[in-house]
Amino acid sequence: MELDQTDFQILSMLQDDGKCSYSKIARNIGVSEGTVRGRINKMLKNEVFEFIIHTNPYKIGLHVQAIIGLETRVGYHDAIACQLQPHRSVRFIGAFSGKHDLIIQAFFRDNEELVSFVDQTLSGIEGIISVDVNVELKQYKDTFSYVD
Amino acid sequence: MELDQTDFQILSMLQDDGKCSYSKIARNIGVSEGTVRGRINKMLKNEVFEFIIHTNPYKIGLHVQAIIGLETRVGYHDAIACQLQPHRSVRFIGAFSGKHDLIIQAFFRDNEELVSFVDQTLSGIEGIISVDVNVELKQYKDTFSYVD
DNA sequence: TATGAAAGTTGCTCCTT
DNA sequence: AAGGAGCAACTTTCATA
Repeated sequence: MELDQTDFQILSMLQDDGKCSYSKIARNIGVSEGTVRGRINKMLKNEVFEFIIHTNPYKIGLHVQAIIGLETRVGYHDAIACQLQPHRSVRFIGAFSGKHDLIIQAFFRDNEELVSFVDQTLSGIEGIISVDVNVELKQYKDTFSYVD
Repeated sequence: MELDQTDFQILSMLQDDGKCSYSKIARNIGVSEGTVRGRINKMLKNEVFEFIIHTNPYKIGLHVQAIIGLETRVGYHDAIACQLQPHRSVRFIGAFSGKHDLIIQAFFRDNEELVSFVDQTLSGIEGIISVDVNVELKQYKDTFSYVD
């Protein structure tokens, strides 16, 4: 799908305020409300973006955040990723080129839950050679606005 | 701020559909529309969550995604993080305990932009001892729904 | 692009605890 | 007080032409 200037202007306003109304966007960028609605629906259909909420993990009791790098046996990527996928704690899973074959990001209630994840869940999965656990101490930036 | 069952039910519905109306939520969980509105506004004020959009980076031309681990000289965390913060490409910056002192996640238009980021931007920052670049090959999971 | 009906939002008051 | 329900004015949405 080709996005033009108008589409990017719409995305830009929505990423500042996901609740911004069609009419407010329309007024700001000088097109009709129907145009904004049409563009948004087209982009939603093409999965250019989606309306979501971002919950602050700390405020709902998830105090421990970790990024875990995994070294895996050749050909075990997919199987491991699929086993990790359903876990509530796991927010992100990606296959990478570099030192780690798989990198995951996960949230836990406390350190105990993290330890149990590493010692029980991860150690029970076949094909994992090494586990590199990094626990977040401080967050400097966490943005979802990457449209210019 | 203390969240009760009603708050979690509201969050749960919103994380499935960020555009869900107050009245639809109200009907579904059996309280009045005003109650839903009040709870949402209170949570927004307390920064429990925010309404945003999640743009698919690929669809807007950001084809290269990387997670970069940095080893830094003692005491240089903050200064480095602050220098990286304003960069458009950088989505996430965190200080960690573990093999890497800082971990960042960034999006680029192409490999050239990534290389230029590492060779120009990162190498120009004082206090960075080593750079561990991991380029994403495949994404298995990327969710924002971590309310039960 | 424009119109109008249907739906949603908002601020208010009133009630219950 | 605090939180939930109910009401009326206003705004937004969305199908139709």
